[in-house]
Amino acid sequence: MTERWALAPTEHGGADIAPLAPDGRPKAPVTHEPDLEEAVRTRPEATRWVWRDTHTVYPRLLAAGIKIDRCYDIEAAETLLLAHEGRHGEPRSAAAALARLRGGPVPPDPPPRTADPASQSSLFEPRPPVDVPLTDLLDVYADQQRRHTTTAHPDRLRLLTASESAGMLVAAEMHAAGLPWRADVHRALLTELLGDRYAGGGEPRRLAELADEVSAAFGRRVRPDLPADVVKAFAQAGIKLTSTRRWELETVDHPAVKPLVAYKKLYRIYTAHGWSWLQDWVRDGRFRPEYLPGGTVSGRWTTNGGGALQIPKVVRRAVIADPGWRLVVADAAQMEPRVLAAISRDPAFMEVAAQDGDLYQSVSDKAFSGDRGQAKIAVLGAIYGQTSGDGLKNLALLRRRFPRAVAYVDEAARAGEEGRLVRTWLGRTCPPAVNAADQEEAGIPQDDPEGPSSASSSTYGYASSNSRARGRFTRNFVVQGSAADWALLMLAALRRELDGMAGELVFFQHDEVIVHCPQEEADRVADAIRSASGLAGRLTFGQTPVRFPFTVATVECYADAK
DNA sequence: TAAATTGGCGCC
DNA sequence: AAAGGGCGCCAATTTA
Repeated sequence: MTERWALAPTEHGGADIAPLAPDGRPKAPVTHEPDLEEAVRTRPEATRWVWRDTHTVYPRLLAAGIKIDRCYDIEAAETLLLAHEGRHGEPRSAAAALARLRGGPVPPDPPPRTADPASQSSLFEPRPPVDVPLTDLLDVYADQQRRHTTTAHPDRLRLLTASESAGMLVAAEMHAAGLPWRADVHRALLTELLGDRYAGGGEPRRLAELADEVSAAFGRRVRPDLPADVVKAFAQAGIKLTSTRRWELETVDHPAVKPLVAYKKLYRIYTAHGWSWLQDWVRDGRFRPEYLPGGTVSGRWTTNGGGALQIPKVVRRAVIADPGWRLVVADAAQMEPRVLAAISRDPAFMEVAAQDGDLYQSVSDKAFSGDRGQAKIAVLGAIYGQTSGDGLKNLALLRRRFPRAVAYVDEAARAGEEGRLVRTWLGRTCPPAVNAADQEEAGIPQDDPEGPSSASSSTYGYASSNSRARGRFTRNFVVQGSAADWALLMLAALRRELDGMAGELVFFQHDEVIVHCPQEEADRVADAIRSASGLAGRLTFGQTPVRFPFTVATVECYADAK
């Protein structure tokens, strides 16, 4: 028996609440409770809480030791519904939604909150002004339910908004749990890689040494972290570079290349995950990034501060389970091609994706006479919209054996080029094309038919190149976004599977989850992950033979997972 | 002087 | 092997 309740925080720590009838309307008058946490704690029968946004309520509940079963996040749903309606940039706050409903002036959204490492230690966000009374909030809620029903696939969109809400719960819970992080191990690692922090005249010893080696190779002082300086130095040595990107540097035969590449790698660690990062982001043995579900247009999550989704592989040495506990690290294998199989319903590609084994090997057996490397390039090229090289050449082979799969992404690309919207399987919708007038306003150069001034503009023109860029974006959007749909449902399912266990989700990164659990629980957790994967596949894509296998590793240290 | 942009690179 | 999709973050540089 699921019982829905609506809740809005009020001043001085209280809340207005009301039980909801099946039509989403209050079935009893709104009552005021003096203590929000108590109001929730004393109503275990409430299995779904409808509220304005998860972020301002749930961290408080978690701080009070209260977890809830499900919620409906009105502002998260509003964002998805607006995009689905082709109104991507419109204000998405509950106050704005109410104003649109009532025909009043629509308030702009508040600026996004910026990352604040210090907020890790505070128990919850400062209480926001109560801008939409509960009864008005419920009018918005009722309107959102109606807007779901007017779409081509109401059931899918309802699944999406429900799952986005579940994602909001997961995000808050992962922030509260934190990723186990050993500052002592991290510091030792930094010293091992970079040398003493201040030994090189204020910078780490190893960086100073490598900078000296670079300078010695050029015969003059060159600052390796200044691209312009490096390009100039190579030019003086008779080597023309268009950039100092690693892949370009590595094509060059010069004694400065090796120390330069080494410097860049270490410098990156130093600036992005060095001593300052540690100081800012790790407290009491935990790294607590702020996760933003649906932070990208495709539905992938972002994090706010701390660079949690770009933790370099070497730094993962510092992610170590508590004594007696383990990290269950699970990675969805070749998720995006499998998703393409599921959304395109290409019979041959589904057959390939119906097996748990190496998908690229199966593709190559079918279409590339066993050359796995070529098969992988072709598949990724189809998904990313590669325009040249081997990927393009092999696309023809791929198209012959998997015509519907390739046609699916080709159609998405065509839609994008023609300025149409594309949607993920569950209905997350891409932003509209920026029209020429807007681009001009934004300073983006337009096609100049009278005076082609470069190779690309003489062949295609800027406007046409913009449209092809949007085609690549929409081509990728339908796959990456539908993969995010699946991952979101998987996460929601896993959250429920873990209910009642000691283990908790502590990390999520596109196609990978980490659960921190007692050693003896690890096998149950691994089973829960596999079960969540299967359920997510069925719920998201319906009846298909496609499987979404996870590679699961139970480790003490994250770096040992791969 | 602060904000915006650029180049580069980490992750998927 | 080539330079295609999505991000966040840092330092340096340019712009307002």
